[in-house]
Amino acid sequence: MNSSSTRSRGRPSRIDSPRTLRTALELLDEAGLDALTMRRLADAMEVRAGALYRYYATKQDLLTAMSEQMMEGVTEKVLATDGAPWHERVADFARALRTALLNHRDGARVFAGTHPTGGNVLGFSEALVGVLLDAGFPADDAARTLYALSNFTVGHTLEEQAARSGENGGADAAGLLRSAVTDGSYPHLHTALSALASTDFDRHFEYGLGLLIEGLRARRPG
Amino acid sequence: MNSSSTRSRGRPSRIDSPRTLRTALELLDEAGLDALTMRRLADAMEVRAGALYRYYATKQDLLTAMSEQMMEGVTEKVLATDGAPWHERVADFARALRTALLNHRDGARVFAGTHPTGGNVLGFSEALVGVLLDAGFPADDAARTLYALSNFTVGHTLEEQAARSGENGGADAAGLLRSAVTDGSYPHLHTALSALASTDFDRHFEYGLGLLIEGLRARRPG
DNA sequence: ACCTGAACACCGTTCAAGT
DNA sequence: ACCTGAACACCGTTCAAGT
Repeated sequence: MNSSSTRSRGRPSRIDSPRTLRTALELLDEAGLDALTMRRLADAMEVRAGALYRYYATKQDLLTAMSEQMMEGVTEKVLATDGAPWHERVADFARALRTALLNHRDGARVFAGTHPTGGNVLGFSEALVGVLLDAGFPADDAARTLYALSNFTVGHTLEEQAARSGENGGADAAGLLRSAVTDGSYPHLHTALSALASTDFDRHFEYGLGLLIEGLRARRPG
Repeated sequence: MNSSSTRSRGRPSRIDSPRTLRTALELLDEAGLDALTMRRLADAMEVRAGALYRYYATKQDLLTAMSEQMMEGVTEKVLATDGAPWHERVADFARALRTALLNHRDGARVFAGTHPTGGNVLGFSEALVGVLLDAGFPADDAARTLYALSNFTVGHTLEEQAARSGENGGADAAGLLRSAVTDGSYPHLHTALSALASTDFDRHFEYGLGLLIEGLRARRPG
């Protein structure tokens, strides 16, 4: 049962799936998703690109494993917030998902491009659905609430990370919006410009999350 | 002012930006985003790939124009639904955005990967913010509502189109979920399985949209 | 003015051959 | 058993040269 029994004797492999996964996440943080190629990852591990395919059959499999890894420990962290009312706990699941995605450069893009079905992601869903069932929601509503919260959070964080990575230089999204709006063609957008161009993504996220939570409170049976 | 004055005399160009855009959207629908390469697009237009760069400086510019084009007519369509209460009109904006993205294969992926700032997208935002301002919401709330609705809708449709494109064959997301959940490790997910594995995306979308709208009604001043 | 031909600097993936 | 070397079939983008 010791760890050395998992590999037969012979030349020790220079790469294995945990180290590949770790190095891939490091390269993601340093260089971003577009620069995360099998060749560059192989370079970082001092190996040829073909060798990576012994541990991950495709790049997509590696990205899926990265998504799963990004969610490690997330459920435990949010379950530690015990005793709070159900709606605060539900909100904390969404906040914890966002934080996990923000923890890695292009984290939301990696996550949105995969369909992880490992223990970290399923455990997260299990715990959130559990809180909703305990709060008295029907099973169908609990399932759909999981999807609504996840889709909002991933969609928001996708936008947030795209805005953050493009904000170096002058022609960021807020700047483009400003110049497009100040010519008078969009009076309503002009009125709302300060919030539209705001990069306080915490507030944007909390506003949308607040709407979903209030909707849940209004819909809860009993 | 006639249309021929926009080009000086000489050999008529075989390609131009409207035809490039139209052909790109056709190729997207036929083959999907991964198969939409500058070379394949050039083949479809019977031209070499390099020639495309006279009309779109980068592939990203072309994808942005495609996003903008996907939103053509959307605002007009939803504004035709006049007289309805503000919350129904707001919901219709989200529904119209989803429909526009669903109208093209991988539409949500194209849209999520760009930041269009043309008249179709800005006009959509302008009209939605206008309805919210008319309903009495403060400008900041109107802006953040636009973002919450857009991010939810794009996030949802990203998932929906990923599920629909992967559902041919056996190992779709619902099947993977079923097999992962039926071993007893996830009792809550087991309870909610029928809705979790459902591919009735209209209902999933309407549920999440309903939460956001109910949240808005609860928050509206006055 | 508009497009071709050809190149540059890459990709993901496969697989016989080496050690 | 594990990795290399080399190839296959591609990418986005640039640009001198042709017409």
